[in-house]
Amino acid sequence: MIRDNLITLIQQAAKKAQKAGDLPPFDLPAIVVGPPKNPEHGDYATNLAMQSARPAKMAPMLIAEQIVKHLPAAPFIGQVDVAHPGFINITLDAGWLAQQVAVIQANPATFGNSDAGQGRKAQVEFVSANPTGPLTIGHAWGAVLGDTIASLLQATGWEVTREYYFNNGGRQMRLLGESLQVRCLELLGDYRPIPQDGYQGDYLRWVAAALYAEHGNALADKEVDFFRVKAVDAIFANIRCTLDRLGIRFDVYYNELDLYESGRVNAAVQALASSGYAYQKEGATWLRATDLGLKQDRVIIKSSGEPTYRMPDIAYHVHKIQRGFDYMVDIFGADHHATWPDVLAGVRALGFDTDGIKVIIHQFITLVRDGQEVKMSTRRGEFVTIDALLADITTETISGKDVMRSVLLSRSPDSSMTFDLDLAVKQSADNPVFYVQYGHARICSILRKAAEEGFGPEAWADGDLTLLTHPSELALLRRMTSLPEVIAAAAEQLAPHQLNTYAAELATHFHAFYRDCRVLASNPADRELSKARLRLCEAARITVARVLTLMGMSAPERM
RNA sequence: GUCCCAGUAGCUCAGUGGAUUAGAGCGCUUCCCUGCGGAGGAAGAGGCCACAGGUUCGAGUCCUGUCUGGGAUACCA
Repeated sequence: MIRDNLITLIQQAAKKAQKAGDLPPFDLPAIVVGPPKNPEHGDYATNLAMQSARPAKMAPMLIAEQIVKHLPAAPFIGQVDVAHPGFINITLDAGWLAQQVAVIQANPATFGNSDAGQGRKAQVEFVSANPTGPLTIGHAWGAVLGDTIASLLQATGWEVTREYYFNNGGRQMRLLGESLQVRCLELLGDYRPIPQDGYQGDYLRWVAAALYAEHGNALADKEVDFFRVKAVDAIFANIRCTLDRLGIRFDVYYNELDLYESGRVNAAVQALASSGYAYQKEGATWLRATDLGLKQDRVIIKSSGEPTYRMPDIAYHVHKIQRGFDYMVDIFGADHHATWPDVLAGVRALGFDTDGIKVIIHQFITLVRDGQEVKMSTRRGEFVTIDALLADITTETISGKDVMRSVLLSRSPDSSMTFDLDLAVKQSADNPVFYVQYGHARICSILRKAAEEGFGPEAWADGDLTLLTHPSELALLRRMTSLPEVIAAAAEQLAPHQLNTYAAELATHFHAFYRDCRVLASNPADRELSKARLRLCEAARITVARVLTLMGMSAPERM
């Protein structure tokens, strides 16, 4: 990547300057290279000279000049300037930029990828909703975040497993079974109340209706467990269907029950006990989390003898490590933020390194309808499902999936977001995603029109890229060539929303190019320029498609 | 009480310690179709970057405190 190359070159330059005696000896600070806010100042800038002023006891401007003097030549470096109070500004070489079109064309499916992962195994765990009801808008953010983070990791050289962790046993599931039983018996004319803390949502009526159609009166004799299994099956089928609509496919569905049946939970309990990190108090077993840097100890085995949720979670994460994942990303909602330090502490207590485990906490979505906040509860059956919202924002020309992903990828997970349902429906057609998709469709249209005029890809394949010198062409090229860095940064920071910002900027630069540079020339004398610009269009199309695909959105050829 | 996240344009939100000028979308005002898709483009109005200190040559960005909002503080998962 250009940025990394620059850092290396600048470092070399500074060291050479020191060796030559042009700079005094001192320890170089970490070199930061980034795009300046003002594009007139070049493509990359570093403040190294200012940072070095104190240790070098030298004026920043002079330091900068010495570094520049020793900066090795590189094909991508066009111009190097020193600016007050000591910035080193680097502008990419225009000829080199134009040649990048060929690089992009040669790698239509992989342009932008890099290899920080080097084939190591990564796992992203997300959604992980227990099958007690349909996926709601509350789950949507984690779903889109997790899926896009997984895509980013794949694009940066990780071998990625998308994993959904769930629990289909325990008290909640028993209540779910009982609630379904009540709904089934209703159909047989036997009316009973939904149990205390049971599930009141209408979706169980639909499951009941299907069961009745299949089993009829025989339902009266079935045990609760039968209903539990049927409810889980039906709800999971629904969840998978919803995920499919969002374009999400998991590689592994991991059942918490397996942790018990395989003895992993027990093994972890035993190991904690013998490690001295567990102790007995008030009839329960506690994790000595205070010895692991946390504020308070936590119960891991209740006085009833049952483990708390922490125990299987600890065993699960241990198993993740044992399965050979080098990098594990957990996506949680803000309501879980207090639990994962305990779990990681437990994993560390068992002697495992948790450095490879990263946790992304996303804030909550506040739903607003008719100006009122909508409070959701799966148990009470009060929620807005992803399916319902998708249906509302989907029209003939508009994919609800793209709108939803765009909305959820336009914000940092650290920000809580307000989602106005009425506005979402009304404004779905104004969503910025269409701006990007429109750009893609527009490029396709140009390429199509060129082909119709007998000017297909084979006719412009040898277009002379050195003809691409217009400022709008170069501005577009700059944005295109930064895709690898954008992907690398978004992956490294686990911040997929950066892709969304980039996509809009890229589209803006294409639209500007379209405005300023006529691609299809009516004048035969401009035929060579047309060929070069068609190659640029194709490369731009590839770049736009790459970023849309990474975000899980479609790149339509027509709209 | 303690802990986590946030507070930036009318609304929803970006913003990587740097450059006399803080951005986008929506909404609002005014323009631009004799040429490749106007789902586009150009211009404009609209900002004590919550507040107060601090660090720094330099702070929307880092630190401390205050205020406001959301979340968490279980032998629920």
